Amino acid sequence: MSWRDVTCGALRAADAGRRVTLAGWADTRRDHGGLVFVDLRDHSGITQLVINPERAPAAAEVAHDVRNEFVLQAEGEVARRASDAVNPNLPTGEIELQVDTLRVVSRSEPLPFQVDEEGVDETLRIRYRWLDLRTERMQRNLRLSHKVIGAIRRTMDELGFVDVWTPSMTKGTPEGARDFLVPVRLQPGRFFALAQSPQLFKQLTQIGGLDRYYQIATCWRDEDLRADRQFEFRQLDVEMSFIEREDVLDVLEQAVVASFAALGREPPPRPFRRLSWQEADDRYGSDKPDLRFGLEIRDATEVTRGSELGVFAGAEAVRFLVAPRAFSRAELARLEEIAKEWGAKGLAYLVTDEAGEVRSPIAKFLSTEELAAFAAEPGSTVLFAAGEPATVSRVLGGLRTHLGRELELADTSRDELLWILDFPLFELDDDTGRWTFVHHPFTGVKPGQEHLIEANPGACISEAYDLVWNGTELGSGSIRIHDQEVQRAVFRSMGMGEEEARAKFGFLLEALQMGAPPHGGFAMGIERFVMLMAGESDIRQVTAFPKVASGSDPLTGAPTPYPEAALRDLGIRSIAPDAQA
RNA sequence: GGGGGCGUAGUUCAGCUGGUUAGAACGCCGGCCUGUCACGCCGGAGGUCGCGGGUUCGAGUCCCGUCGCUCCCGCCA
Repeated sequence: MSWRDVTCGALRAADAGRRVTLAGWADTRRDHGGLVFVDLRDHSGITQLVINPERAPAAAEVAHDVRNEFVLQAEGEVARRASDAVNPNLPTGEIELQVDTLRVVSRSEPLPFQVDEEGVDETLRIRYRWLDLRTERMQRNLRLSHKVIGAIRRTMDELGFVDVWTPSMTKGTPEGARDFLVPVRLQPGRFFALAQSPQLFKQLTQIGGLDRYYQIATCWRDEDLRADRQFEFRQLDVEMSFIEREDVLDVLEQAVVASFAALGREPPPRPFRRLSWQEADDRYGSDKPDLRFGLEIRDATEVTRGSELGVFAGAEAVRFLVAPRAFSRAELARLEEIAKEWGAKGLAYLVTDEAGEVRSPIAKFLSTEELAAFAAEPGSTVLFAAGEPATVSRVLGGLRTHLGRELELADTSRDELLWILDFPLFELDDDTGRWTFVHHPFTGVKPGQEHLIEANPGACISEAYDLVWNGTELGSGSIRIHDQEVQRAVFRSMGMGEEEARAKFGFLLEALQMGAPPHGGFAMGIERFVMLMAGESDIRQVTAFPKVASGSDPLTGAPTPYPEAALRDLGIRSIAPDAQA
């Protein structure tokens, strides 16, 4: 037997006269004592069932007992509604089903929340996710996710990429994110780590001659969760051989554009905009600027060199933003707080009100040349940061992002896809004082700079690139090192000895010695991309069964303690949390 | 690890400077109702005010602790 002939949202006026069977959930029941209306719902929409005791007395009996979220099967005739009974708010509003037989397929207890209810606590929604999945929002988001992934897979296939599976259980890496450990019975006391990324395996596929690799790869990282971060996530993982950076960027642009097209959205124009890391840092104070608004950082280091204002005169860098608004004292105090969060000691400002009147504690120290350079127009505020360039940049970048949001400067009708190119290869680690990689230690250096890797790490420009969408990082990639001598130099430059390098990455170094083609690739976070595509600001809204911020799953109750005996088999002893400190 | 916010019927919330028996809406239960579509009308049940301690004649309200959730920083090669 067949449970249904059509879905609940599919019927239209043209179907009038058809005999059909529908099945779905009871969305609402309107019981008039005699006549009963039931809105029958599935993912496609709603059809109104009319149960008339004169037409179908047995069905009417059943209908009186129906409650919210019962699963029903109804058989009857599709009928046009009388003109005064048409519901214009419903796609199926011109018809209804005159029910002949009605069957309760499955009953439901009263629910912890109503399926159509808004504002329900998210943990509760996740606890009862099977109910939440029935909502229009979750149906839309998960189906959208499926479409995006489908478009990506089709694109990769058309471009000749091969989907290769790489292991989830692999070797732990003390660098980078914390690993999830997997004990193994056959090797007591030893652990696999869940892959943080297929990085090294995908490079090995290239050395193995699979010159166009891709995978929608699940990755695991034991770090604190955020609105846009879960323990496990998927990435579009790409690696290619005998290619240039341009080839990788082209592939990713095609995958992104295809995703837009699959959703019927206007795709962003290609090629995407590009900025060097240095330029992004100078102009926007960020390596993921939102280009839907201007508010660029400007430099005043030269103009203020001889300033009477000590903090300006002595500063390595003096830069400023001109916000299109004359801020109040209270607003400025709030902005100063934000600036301090980003590392500023204070916030100098110059308010020019609508009348052109200047309000500023520093104005009296500034020369006319200085004041002219800041070009403050009526109804604006100049915000200054002075000090060490990296800090100045970070502070103004933070303020720019904040003001963009606060003053709603972004043109939300546009999508700004942006490549950030030419990242530095190394940066100084504040804790250890050592050079550490900006991207990852397998990232190539600009051709011709190999000799700088050890001689002057800070000067090395890498072959890494990031993709940014409206101020959010979608993913990053690089041309990799394919020369084992260069790879060794990078390890040394990070303070990793020969022996340590061999212990951790010996297999990679070996592979690089046996004919490694030039190669490079990219990884783009799928959930983050889908989240933005869906217009959600929380990754859980596009994840079927997410974990909550504390790192647990309210639905299953995981993680749970495990029986001592089973742990013993694995060579593990657990320590009570309060004994750990 | 650090900082901010929240926690009161099943759900979403209100509850003032501490003061009778802690309320509303939706949901739930019972009754009535043949054109509703957020159906309507009548009636009802439902509370460890997260938990523990303290201050007070008296605590949902104030204080301390704790748990849970959440956002941010750190972290996320």
